[in-house]
Amino acid sequence: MPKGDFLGAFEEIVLLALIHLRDNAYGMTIRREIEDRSGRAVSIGAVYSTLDRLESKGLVSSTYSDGSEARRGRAKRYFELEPEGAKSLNRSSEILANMWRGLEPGSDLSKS
Amino acid sequence: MPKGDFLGAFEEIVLLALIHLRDNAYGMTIRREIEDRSGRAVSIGAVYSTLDRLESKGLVSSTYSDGSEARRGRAKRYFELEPEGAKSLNRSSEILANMWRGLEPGSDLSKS
DNA sequence: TCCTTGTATCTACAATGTAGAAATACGGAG
DNA sequence: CTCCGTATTTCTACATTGTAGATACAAGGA
Repeated sequence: MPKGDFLGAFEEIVLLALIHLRDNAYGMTIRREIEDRSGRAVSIGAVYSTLDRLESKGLVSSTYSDGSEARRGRAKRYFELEPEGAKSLNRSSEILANMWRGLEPGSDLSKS
Repeated sequence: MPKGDFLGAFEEIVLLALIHLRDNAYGMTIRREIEDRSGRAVSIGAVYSTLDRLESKGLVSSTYSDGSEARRGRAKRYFELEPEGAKSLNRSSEILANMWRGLEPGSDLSKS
């Protein structure tokens, strides 16, 4: 039995946000996407440190925008989901699906 | 916007295991339930420390078996999901469902 | 008494999550 | 040219969660 893989809850959320944002995923938009979909406040620091960790594990990659883009402020760092990231996401969702099997998400769980 | 709630990935898994096990949930059975459903090795220490944390947050409760039960070894500590735990579970699953909305779990995520 | 089996507790550490302040970079106002 | 505002990333420090395994406890049987 494999041990010690699977994503943290927030890591999974961040990866999913990347997919929705496609090629417009950078710090601030990622933060907003998560806040919009989760209804939960998220600090910018939380987003970046999670992304950094994910990158160091090879699940996402990042590239800086070149100067050709009309912009204010620093160069944006765009993030992209790597194939390994998609795999992790699938593994996690399968595990969770197995744990939920037979239960109805959203219904009364207290005596199922 | 609320901040700082929601369950860790493993916490969620443990809570779900409790529900499946109903009134037979104690350390060893919980461990096995998770291993069976996740296909992943889990240490007994991981299980207990998570349960302890969950109990201190009021999401689960535990009671020791009385001596009337024919048994070997220590008294079992049975765990039960508290209403607060069910709430947390529902919140977490809703957030995740929102993050997945529009994507197909299990399919190719790389360019969705 | 000592061994085996089933169980829980403890300890120490690694990984993840969180917040906010500081730094960087550009454009525009004066 | 300097200063200010805005958009963005980076840094730092700390809190919470995740993990492993050793140790303690309890009962029954050899």
